[in-house]
Amino acid sequence: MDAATRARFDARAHIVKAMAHPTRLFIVDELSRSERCVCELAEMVGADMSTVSKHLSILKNAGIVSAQKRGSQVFYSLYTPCVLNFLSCVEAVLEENLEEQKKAIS
Amino acid sequence: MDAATRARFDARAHIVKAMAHPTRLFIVDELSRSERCVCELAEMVGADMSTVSKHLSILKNAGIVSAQKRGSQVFYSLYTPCVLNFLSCVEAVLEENLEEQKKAIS
DNA sequence: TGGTTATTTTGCCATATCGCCATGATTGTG
DNA sequence: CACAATCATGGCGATATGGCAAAATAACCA
Repeated sequence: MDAATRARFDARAHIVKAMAHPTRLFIVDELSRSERCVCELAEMVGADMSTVSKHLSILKNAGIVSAQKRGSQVFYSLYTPCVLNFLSCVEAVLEENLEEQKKAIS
Repeated sequence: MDAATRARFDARAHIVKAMAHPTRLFIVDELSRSERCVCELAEMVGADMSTVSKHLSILKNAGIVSAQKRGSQVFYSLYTPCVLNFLSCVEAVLEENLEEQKKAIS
C-alpha cells in the first residue's frame, strides 16, 4: 500500500470514525428528522452538554453536520443526507447477522 | 434515551466501528474485487500477519466478511456486499468536503 | 514423526477515545 | 452593569484500540 493509497483510506476512515459511536449515531438519526440545538440533544442523550458538544464538533469536523448560531443557541442539522443510506446499510448488516444467529441456533 | 434505544444504537455502532480503520477499509475494498487469504492481505497492507488477522476477526465478528478455510490458508470474502454503498456514501461526503474547502479558499 | 507454513491468540506497551468537571466566551435578560 | 443560559475548550482519570512479538494451533510434506 503506497503513500497515496494510505492517504485515501485515512481520509475515508476519518469520516467513518466520526460515526463510530452510539451517541453520535443517535444524534445523526435525530438530526435526520429535524435540526436541534445542543441542549436539546444533551437532554435526549442524557449526557453532559460538554460531552454532546464534543461529539457534535467531531461530526462537524468530518463534514457530516453543520452548525448555525441563532441567538444564544447553536442549531445543528444534517449536512450530508447521504449518511442515511449509510445507516440503512448498517441496518441491513444487522438483519443479516440476526438471520445468521437464528440459523446457528436451529 | 431509554435502554432499548441505547442497545439499538450500540449494535449499530458496533458495525460502524468495525469499518472505522484505514486498514480495514482497505481490506473491504480489496475483498470487493476478489477473495483473499490472510497472507496476501498482509503483504498488500504491509503489516504483520497477526495484525491483519486481528483486523479480519473484527470485520468477521461484525458480520461484514466471512472466512473459508481451504488447506492451510483461510480465504476471506465480503459477506455483506451492501457495505459498498456504505463506502460510496463516505466518498460522497469526501467530495462534499473538498468542495467546501475550495469555496472557503476562494 | 519432525519440520515447515499459515493462521490465530496472548501479552505487553503506546496511543487514542470517552465523559465529566472546571473554565472561558458569547448572548440574552433584568 | 450584573446575572443567567448556551456552547466550546482544556484537563484529567478510566477505558479501549492498534501493532508487534512470541507462543499456541492446524495443515502439509518429507
